[in-house]
Amino acid sequence: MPSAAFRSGVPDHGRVPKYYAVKARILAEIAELGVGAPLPPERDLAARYTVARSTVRQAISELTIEGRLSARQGRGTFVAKPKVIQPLSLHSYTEALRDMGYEPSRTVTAFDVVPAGDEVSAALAIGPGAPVVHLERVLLADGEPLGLESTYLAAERYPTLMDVLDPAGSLYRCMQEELGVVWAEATERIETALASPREALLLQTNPALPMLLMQRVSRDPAGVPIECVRALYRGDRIGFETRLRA
Amino acid sequence: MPSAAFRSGVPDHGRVPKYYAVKARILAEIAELGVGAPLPPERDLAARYTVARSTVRQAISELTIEGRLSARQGRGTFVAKPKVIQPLSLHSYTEALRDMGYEPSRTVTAFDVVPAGDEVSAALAIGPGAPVVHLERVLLADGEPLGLESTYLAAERYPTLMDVLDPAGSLYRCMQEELGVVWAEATERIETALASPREALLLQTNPALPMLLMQRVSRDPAGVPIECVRALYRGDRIGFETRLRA
DNA sequence: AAGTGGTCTAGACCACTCC
DNA sequence: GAGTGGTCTAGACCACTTG
Repeated sequence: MPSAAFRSGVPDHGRVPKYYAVKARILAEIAELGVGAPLPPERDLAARYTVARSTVRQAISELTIEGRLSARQGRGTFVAKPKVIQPLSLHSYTEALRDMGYEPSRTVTAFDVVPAGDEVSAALAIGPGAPVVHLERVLLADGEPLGLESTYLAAERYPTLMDVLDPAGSLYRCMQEELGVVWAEATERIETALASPREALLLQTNPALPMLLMQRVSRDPAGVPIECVRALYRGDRIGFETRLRA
Repeated sequence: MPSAAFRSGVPDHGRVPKYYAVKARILAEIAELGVGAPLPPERDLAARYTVARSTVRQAISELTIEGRLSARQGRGTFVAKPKVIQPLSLHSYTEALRDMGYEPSRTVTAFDVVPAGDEVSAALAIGPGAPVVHLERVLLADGEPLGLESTYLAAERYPTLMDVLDPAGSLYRCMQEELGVVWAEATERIETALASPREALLLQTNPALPMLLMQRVSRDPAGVPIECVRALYRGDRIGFETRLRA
């Protein structure tokens, strides 16, 4: 990127931190390794580049956030597969992943009825503390965790839900076919976030790794909230795509 | 979050790193301080909690990524303003920010004609190396940088663009009113990313802070690409919202 | 048991801001 | 010059995986 005709008065005094040079050298090593190949251990890289191990770790940390590397405690650090790109649309998780050649699956980590907290009760337009069905699932692609999805539904609005829902199956299909609920629209919000230690554990990742936090409220044709969802996706493994019309 | 009926075989053995406890204590301090108030210096916090300074730094780093704190070298660390939420729609930056009570502005950091790189030429459906107009601007809210937007347009498709465009004004209005270009649809992709040192400098932030990278290709009614945009937004300061219809 | 990444320490120097 | 956050070092111990 040379280029300059207009320039704001930005100094840009070539100072780059040392870990940035290390990052460039590791990036060059990655280019010569195939996907899944192990990177040399951090201690070796530190010795080879004659820097401290924590300097190597900072470089590796950034490459991990960028989705180029993937570290596993006790095993090593490996060249990562390219990021998955998921379309933003009403209920697309399994089809979208299958289209990209991944095998999608889900693991249920919670399925119960709990009192609604403030945010959930506001989103679902029910009283605070009213009972809500809570379904939490880990979303996987080829067995690797990509996201953690927590869905909340008003229990009194769907009194038979706990009986008819198979928590491992499709929530949408069950709601539509068993309960006749029609999805009309959703408001979805995306931002960066960090995982809690529990969430990081479920996602088999590290709490320092940035996540994409998606919060969604879905409504039926009358505008009544059907569900609110809090989903945390691994920022190093997935991105989202949407099509906008004028 | 107690709750458990279904449980995957996740250990969840209460181990939390020490920096996580420090983070909770700093969060409690933040709650008692107002927006814009200074946090005690890192060295003081380390002494008060009897931990190493780098442990405090890791906690502060996560709170910064989460948008709760904002550090400025040489000055201190401050309680941050809440995140801005920007609607995902075709051309909304100024109106959306004004609706939220912010004063939007832009700074031009580059405006020139350059040969298209591989990605840009593919996105614009032109030959590699063909000339493209490149407009790079910093987007600000109340004088604070929120994003860095790089727009590329095929120079041969809009031969008078460099003459009629005021780089500080609205690109959309100029294209529509001066050149009669009609926006029909756009494909937008969002993922996490890191800034380069130059980008971090322009955004007055730190290269380790996760960003939201948005890449957009806009098309006219005939499907011809009008522009491709690479925009980097500060993950600690902005999120995006979209409305989906069935 | 050996080797890996994850956390933590104690201390140093640098770059920047303010007085 | 004093005080701040940003980078870097050298070393330690822990948790986890594999042989």
